[in-house]
Amino acid sequence: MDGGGRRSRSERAAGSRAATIQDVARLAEVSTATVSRALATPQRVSPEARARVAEAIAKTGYVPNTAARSLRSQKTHMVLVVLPDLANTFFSKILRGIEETLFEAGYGMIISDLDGSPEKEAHLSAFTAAGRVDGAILLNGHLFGQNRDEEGGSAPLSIPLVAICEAIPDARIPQVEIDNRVGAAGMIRHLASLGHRRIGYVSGPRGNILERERFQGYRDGLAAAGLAFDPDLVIPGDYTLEAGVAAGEAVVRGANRPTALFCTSDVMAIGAIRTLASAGLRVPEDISVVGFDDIEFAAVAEPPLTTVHQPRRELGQAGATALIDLLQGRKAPDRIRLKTDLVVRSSAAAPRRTMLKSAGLNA
Amino acid sequence: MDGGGRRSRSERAAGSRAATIQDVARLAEVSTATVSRALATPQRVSPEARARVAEAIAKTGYVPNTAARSLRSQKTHMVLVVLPDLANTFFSKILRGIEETLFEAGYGMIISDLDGSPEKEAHLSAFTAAGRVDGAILLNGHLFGQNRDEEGGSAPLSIPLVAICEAIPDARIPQVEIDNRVGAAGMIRHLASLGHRRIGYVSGPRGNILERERFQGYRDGLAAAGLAFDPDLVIPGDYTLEAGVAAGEAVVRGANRPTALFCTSDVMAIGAIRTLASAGLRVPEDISVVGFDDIEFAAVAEPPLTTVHQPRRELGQAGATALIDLLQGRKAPDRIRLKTDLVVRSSAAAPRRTMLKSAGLNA
DNA sequence: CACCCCGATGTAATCGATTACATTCACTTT
DNA sequence: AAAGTGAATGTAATCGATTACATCGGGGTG
Repeated sequence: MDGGGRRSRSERAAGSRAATIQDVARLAEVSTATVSRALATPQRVSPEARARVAEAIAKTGYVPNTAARSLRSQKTHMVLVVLPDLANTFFSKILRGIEETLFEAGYGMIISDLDGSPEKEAHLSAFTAAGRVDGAILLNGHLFGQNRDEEGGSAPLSIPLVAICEAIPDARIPQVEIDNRVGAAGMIRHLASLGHRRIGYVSGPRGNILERERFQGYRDGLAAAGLAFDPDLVIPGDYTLEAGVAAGEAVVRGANRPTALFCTSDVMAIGAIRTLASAGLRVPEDISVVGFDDIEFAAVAEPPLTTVHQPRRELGQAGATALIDLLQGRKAPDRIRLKTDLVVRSSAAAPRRTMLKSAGLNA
Repeated sequence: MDGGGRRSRSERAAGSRAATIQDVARLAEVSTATVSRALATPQRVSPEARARVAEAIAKTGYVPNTAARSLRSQKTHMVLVVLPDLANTFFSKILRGIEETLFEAGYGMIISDLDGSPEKEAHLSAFTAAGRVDGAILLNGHLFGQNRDEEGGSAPLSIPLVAICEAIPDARIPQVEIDNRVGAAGMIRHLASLGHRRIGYVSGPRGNILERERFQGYRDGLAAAGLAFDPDLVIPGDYTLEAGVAAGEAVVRGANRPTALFCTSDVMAIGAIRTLASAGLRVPEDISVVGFDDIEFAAVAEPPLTTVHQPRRELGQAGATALIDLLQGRKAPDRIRLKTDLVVRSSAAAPRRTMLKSAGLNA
């Protein structure tokens, strides 16, 4: 429609269109090749020419045009980040880590919120095919454009990929995640060291990979503390507040109450605490409740939540670093597991004697 | 370094490099011009040619190369979003609204977290100058690259801009914000209608534009309810949890206690409630506390917070829509003010008789 | 019938950079 | 002195699309 001769930039700027490499070359009285080399490989240009080019660039305010550069070099210096929900703090912290790292390495970040729409996934495949990005970081737990593969046509995503957070089982790409199992085990050991012998477990959704790992960690922790696993202490959940509320009710109603409750998400812990509180059970005096994630609000909850911290920023940084390695032809590690941190606040304390006794009696 | 003949895409894909418009033209036995027209202006191409092109595109999996397209058309179909803190939920909700709207209109979103670094701002100016984006949305409350203007050189940012959230006073660009004043006034009227006569105000940082508007709204609301403004009821704050805690302490210590406390951020309200609770004051039975923002956690706090909801997603949508209008040559409104919503939960209730009486006695 | 118009299509210039290849020239080597 | 070397630079092809302009042919008008 409105082609090269009429660009929005020049319409707005004071009449002078943006300087091109030609302008610089003319002003410096060298060829465009020399200008280009002065920028890319200064050591291959004589000091005098370099100086003249530098001056001309300063005078014209020249900035290389990205479209032209990437058309020629087949590199966009852009990375696509695909995530399921941009509004979720969990992801936005990771994003921040990604953005930092990419920016430092000279890459820009394009974000797409998948929003559960398969239609959008299709668009994304086209996006990558159009050469808009050099690589992608996936936070959504699965690949996309996968289906085309079977039709024998083009590969699903032929650019370098890295997955963060939720492992993608069969994908042969670098994966960055936290060590859920060790994190959960550490929390159980902490509770055991406080003196708890009956530790309840509020689970995540059945089949979820995070849930599986955290549950393993729970059992590891019990074993390490010499405690027997008791299936009655497992309460099903799904990481939501409502599940936490329900878990709290289950604890209040149930006989043979645990002295500590390990909720596998902070949000469930907060829901559980609320229910317990309205049933007259004080946390941590009457029962300890701990979470997982260390969301923003964990520190501010009442009582401040003892939880397992996920290094989200570092997760993003590690993922971005791995991708950059890939993009620059280096080798990236297959799998990076970041350590979690136990954050001790005040929602867990030693069980009271009476609690121990009653637990002992009921056992 | 590694030029046109050797592209990362083709290295990874099964040997066949990505199809170009030439490939499609050859296969469809038409010229590249016809292919281009078949895509851009189908009505200008005969039905037979159109069909052949469509078939060839399907067969080759052709997707137009973005770099080539934007080099020629001087349009990137990319929008830059600049914000102060990506990890802040407040912004990420807005981002989501922006992303949705941009995506639907065929634009991609590049995000930059300014992170308070002026150095990064300089990079951003170069970014826009390099023609990487067609326009930008600013969430950071000020322009950037501004300084260069005075040196008589190139204009600061010569691309279409829109500001969201915090108004940028002197900038002559479309601004999208919420109506802080009306929102605050509505909350005061709500409290007054519950029967409160002594309504405390916990402020934002001095000089902040949001603070100024909310304070005006507070006074409007008092006036509308026929209540006199009492400077003693104003407690300085800065939107942080600590400020809320401090405000709670001030209320506990102070004589002539208000029956309701309007905190100009939810975070402050949560801090205040915590302090009040540990001093033995129940919310809302002994004192009502309300907030502003309707952050994620407001609904889940104990008690659930009565607050002023900011339509963050809509804010993003409106901003993106305005920018798209600008980019497509339409006119965008100078200033959009979105209405807030009063969200009544349970942290505010009618004052008890004794509270009223004591207030009356002390006055 | 001559002429014009218009729709469909093709040819080739163009966008702005990168880079393979060619050229120049000073300097070393035999 | 002739030939060879290598650093510095220039020329021009190239990336892949868009689009101004040229061309062609069929149908309508005077």
